[in-house]
Amino acid sequence: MATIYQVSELAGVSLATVSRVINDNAIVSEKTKAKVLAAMKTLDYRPNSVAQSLASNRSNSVGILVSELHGAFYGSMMSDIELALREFGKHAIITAGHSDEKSEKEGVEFLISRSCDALILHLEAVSDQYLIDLKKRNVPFVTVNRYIPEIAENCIFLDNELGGYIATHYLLQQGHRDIAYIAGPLWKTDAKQRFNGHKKALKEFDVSFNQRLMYEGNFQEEGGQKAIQTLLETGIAFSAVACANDEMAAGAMSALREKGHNIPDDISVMGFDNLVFSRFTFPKLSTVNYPIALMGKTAANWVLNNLYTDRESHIQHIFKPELVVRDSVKKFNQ
Amino acid sequence: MATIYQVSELAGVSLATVSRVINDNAIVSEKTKAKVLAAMKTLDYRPNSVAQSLASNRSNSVGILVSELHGAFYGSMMSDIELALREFGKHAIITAGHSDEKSEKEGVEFLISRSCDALILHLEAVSDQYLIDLKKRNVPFVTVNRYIPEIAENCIFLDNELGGYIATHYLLQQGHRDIAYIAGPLWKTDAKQRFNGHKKALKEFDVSFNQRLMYEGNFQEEGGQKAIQTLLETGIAFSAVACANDEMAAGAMSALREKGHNIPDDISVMGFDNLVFSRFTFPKLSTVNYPIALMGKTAANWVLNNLYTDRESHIQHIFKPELVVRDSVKKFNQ
DNA sequence: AACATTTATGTAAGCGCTTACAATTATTTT
DNA sequence: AAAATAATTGTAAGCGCTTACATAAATGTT
Repeated sequence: MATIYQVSELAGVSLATVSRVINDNAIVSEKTKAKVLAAMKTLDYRPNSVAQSLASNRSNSVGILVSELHGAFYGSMMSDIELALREFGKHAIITAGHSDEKSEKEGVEFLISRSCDALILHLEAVSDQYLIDLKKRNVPFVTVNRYIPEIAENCIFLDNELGGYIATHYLLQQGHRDIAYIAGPLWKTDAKQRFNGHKKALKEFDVSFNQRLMYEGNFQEEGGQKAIQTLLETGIAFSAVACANDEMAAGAMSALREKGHNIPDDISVMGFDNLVFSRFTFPKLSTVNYPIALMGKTAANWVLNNLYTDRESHIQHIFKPELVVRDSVKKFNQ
Repeated sequence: MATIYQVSELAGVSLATVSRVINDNAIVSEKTKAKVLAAMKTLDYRPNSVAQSLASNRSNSVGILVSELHGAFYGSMMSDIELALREFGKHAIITAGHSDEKSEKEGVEFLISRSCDALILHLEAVSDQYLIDLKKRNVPFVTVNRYIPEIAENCIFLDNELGGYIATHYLLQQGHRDIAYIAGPLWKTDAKQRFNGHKKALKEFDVSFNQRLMYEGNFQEEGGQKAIQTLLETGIAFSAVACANDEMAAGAMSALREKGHNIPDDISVMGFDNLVFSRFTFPKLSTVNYPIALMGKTAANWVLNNLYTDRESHIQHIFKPELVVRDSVKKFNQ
């Protein structure tokens, strides 16, 4: 690889001048600029961005940490963030936290040590305090899907409890009273909040919550499957099942059909997240919309505005879930 | 952030010694090692990996380029690569190429300029020549899902034509003769090859290929939907439809049901890729397995072995697709 | 024409680290 | 115990770039 030095030599100018034309941040006469550009071209010169980062203490890249690299939810989030960054000529450095405290911390440290200009973090296992401390370390960052009052400015999140409430409320409204619930891992804040929303809705309709109609899943298809198996074994009848996310809803639908239940005629199913595939399940999944793509974009814009431009931006921090009615829930005639 | 200099000062040793304990690559007495470690701890020192990369010309990170950051296929691939790398303490830097020549080149250049030690590339729009030239540039890389004879050593790929053949062959075997085909964008090599496999199978069974029963989709759910719409409009009857990937199969199934067709009794559907969700569609999708996770892992191991360890490794370059029989194809009684 | 401005370019000191090579100290050998 | 050898540690030169500061060239002013 050619270096800036070779370019300067070929062009017959100094290092500094070459640097100036690379960054286009100082006046260089048209004539020398042309010479430099030509030299860069003949040498097929590409600035070494590691050296640029070290010297300038900026990397023009932002670090992204998600729990998993697979999964429609994270995919959506990453994709929209990357798109927004790319539009500004910035790059994404992505890593996975695997919902594990050690991994998550490692990931964050890795991104910091890479001189990312800012971080967009989807953290689950790490403590609030860690993030509060992170702020003190002067690393610009924004968290997605997490609200920490002490650093509210850095949080972009969904009202998960409201979402859980909306889902079950809809079921209740349709006349369902015996409602099973497939939760996410309850140590995860969002899973917990969605579950709380569920219970809140039940309470509002004076339906008592039955612990045995609740299963703690893993947010994956296969968890939904297992949940149904367990739930059916209890022998307790239910006319609807609310799932803490769409993946588990897909697994649940599959398992229900396997057991000979018709959806939604025998049993209704409600999802959460409104992932792309939920429009293509059978029956089409009624769910709660999580505007993750929009939130990812918002996160990216926050970063872009705070870091690379001067204009102060007021961004939306809290997002509202919305009911998405499709075909997986039946109007129940009592 | 503390620097290595401050650590050396606090520990009362030289920079070099601190560097040695960081990298653990030279003999340092237990005593001084302890002093240094203590100093690092009290200063909460983290090596600046940008500086490390610049000085050592290695970054302990490998660059990954996929077409999109969303999508189950890429998710699977990224996820397994990341896992394999992490086990070795290496990191992934991921970027998207968006199936666009300019973007893909930019992405590759970005990764190179980041001093990635090696690249794992899923490239679609770029020419073979570009990759051949890339090899000359001495950047260790491996391409996934692409075979270029001139650089066969660097290719890890699936026999896509065989896959296309297997899918349609299975349909034919089940007695289907009127088979529609939903292709991927035919400028993409894999889409083209799968399509060729389809035609090959037809030929083998002396079934003439009907251009009007073919639709060129976009590899997405929505493309499958549109395909069915178009295909049905032709008025030409078909008892089965082979799709070039699972996403389009999901869209196709959804659209077929919408039009009142029963799957598989009226019309059978065949997918390709065997993505996770294909086990949870209704009916469960019969498809062709693409061992993308395994291939991702293989790619990661190739990189790891070639770069960071000494042992020569013989890795598998070509992978075979396999038939996955589930419930979306009917045995057709002629 | 002498001086003040403005514009364009060069000089050189880092950024935080790695790594030959040199220097020092400890351990063996005879 | 001196010499030889091995084990530690230090010195200093980069890695490829940015950027304050200094200098030189071009233009304008009176």
